[in-house]
Amino acid sequence: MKNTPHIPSCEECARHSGTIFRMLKNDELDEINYEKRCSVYKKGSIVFQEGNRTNGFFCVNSGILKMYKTGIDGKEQIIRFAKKGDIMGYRSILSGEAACTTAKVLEDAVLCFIPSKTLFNLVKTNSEFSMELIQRTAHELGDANKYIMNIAQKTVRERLAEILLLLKDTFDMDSSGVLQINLTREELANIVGTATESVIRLLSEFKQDKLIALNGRKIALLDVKGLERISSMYL
Amino acid sequence: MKNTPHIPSCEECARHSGTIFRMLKNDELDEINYEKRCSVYKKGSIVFQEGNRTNGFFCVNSGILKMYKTGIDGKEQIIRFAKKGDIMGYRSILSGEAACTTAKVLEDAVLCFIPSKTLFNLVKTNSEFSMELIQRTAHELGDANKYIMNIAQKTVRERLAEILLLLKDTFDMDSSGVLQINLTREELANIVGTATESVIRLLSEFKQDKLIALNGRKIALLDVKGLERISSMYL
DNA sequence: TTTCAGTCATGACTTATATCATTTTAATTT
DNA sequence: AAATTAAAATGATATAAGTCATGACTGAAA
Repeated sequence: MKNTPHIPSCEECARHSGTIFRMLKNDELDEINYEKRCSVYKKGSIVFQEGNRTNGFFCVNSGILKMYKTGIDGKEQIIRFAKKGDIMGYRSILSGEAACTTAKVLEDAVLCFIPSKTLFNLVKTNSEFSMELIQRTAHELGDANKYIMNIAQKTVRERLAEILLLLKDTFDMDSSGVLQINLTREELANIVGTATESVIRLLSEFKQDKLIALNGRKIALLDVKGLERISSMYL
Repeated sequence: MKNTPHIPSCEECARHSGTIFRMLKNDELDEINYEKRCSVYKKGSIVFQEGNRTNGFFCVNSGILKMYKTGIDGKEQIIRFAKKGDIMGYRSILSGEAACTTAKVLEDAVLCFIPSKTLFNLVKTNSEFSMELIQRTAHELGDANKYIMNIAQKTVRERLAEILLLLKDTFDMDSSGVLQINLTREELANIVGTATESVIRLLSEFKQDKLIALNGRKIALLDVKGLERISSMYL
């Protein structure tokens, strides 16, 4: 399943302004390049599992992944996505806990695995890197707090509208407004925190109201302002 | 409103194994002691407000506070509590964002305010302190992820049972099982993410089933195992 | 291209929980 | 201690959203 392709160098990532590696010096980048292991993961494969301990974290070189928790009856609650440039699995090693989510590949991915001891060394020796990592964790915590309030207080309708906008912001749209991620209705429901049929019905309503267009799994956002109003977002 | 009492030294806090200050050297503790400002906050007062920027964080010397987000119609969603030894408000300065919650005093509190530049200096110069801060943030993120799944998937009944157990773990019980925190039914509802009446009804049911005893605002947990079963917790 | 498994769509019905209204009780203020 | 305010309790009703069932459609595999 996993075979080794072109091994991307961390300079390539470091050049992307959104990654945590831009704070690193050349010898630090060299160390990571030496220590890391890159693998291809096929769509559908599990990278790490909730409840397991890992001894490193993953950097997404390409592809898209979902991170979810599994409830009592096996139903998923998607917590977050990871795409090119993002890191995954760092929370559990930093807190010394088991993974609190499962990471599953939505689109074929190339991931670099970096051992935790490398991460701890970097935290110890490069305070700018530490600061970047803290910022990233703190930002994610802010997102999670907002998510808690949304699920507790907003209607499913409001939440679906907001999730569609979030997907636009995270993955972009093409020129005709089509979201650049391919999700089943069930997966959408697992983000919103509702039943699949409820999502299907609301998508149908949004389509009738000319807010979106549907074409198979493709969703085009036609009226972003309208979706913002429905979602009760303050911007 | 705020007047200055006995100013607690940070050594006193550092001696408590649960605080982030145990990683600090004596000169660092001296710097904090020099920079900090301690104040008494009366029950009901607001320490910081969602959406505002603060230029420091708070250390709880005594008292209990709730941190909550406010929804569209002004309804609160309580995200977390802070008690003696905890820190608050650090997430927003670390992420460079505005505060994502409001902090309100539940029981008269003494708080020390520490300027953010002091925090940033410590992160820069003491990697053990950095690591402790990352761990704390990462742990809180794990809690938040779990909370998201609970609200999305568990019934109100299950969630209330779990919240009661969480309050026991956070604030302890006295010898007769009475939770050592005093919350209105509305506040319980704002943790669970439901209507006040629903909480009242379920508390009444739990009382009838001999799981808890009620005496005014006091709640005694009589059958912890029973509550665990109802909450569908895996331990 | 055909087959088949998985997903989407829809209708009917059920249920968990919210809202509304009112009375009672507890906590706080004077 | 009395008065006032806030909170708790309860009943009735409404509603958002979940579940179940079934047929249609899509995408992947052969």
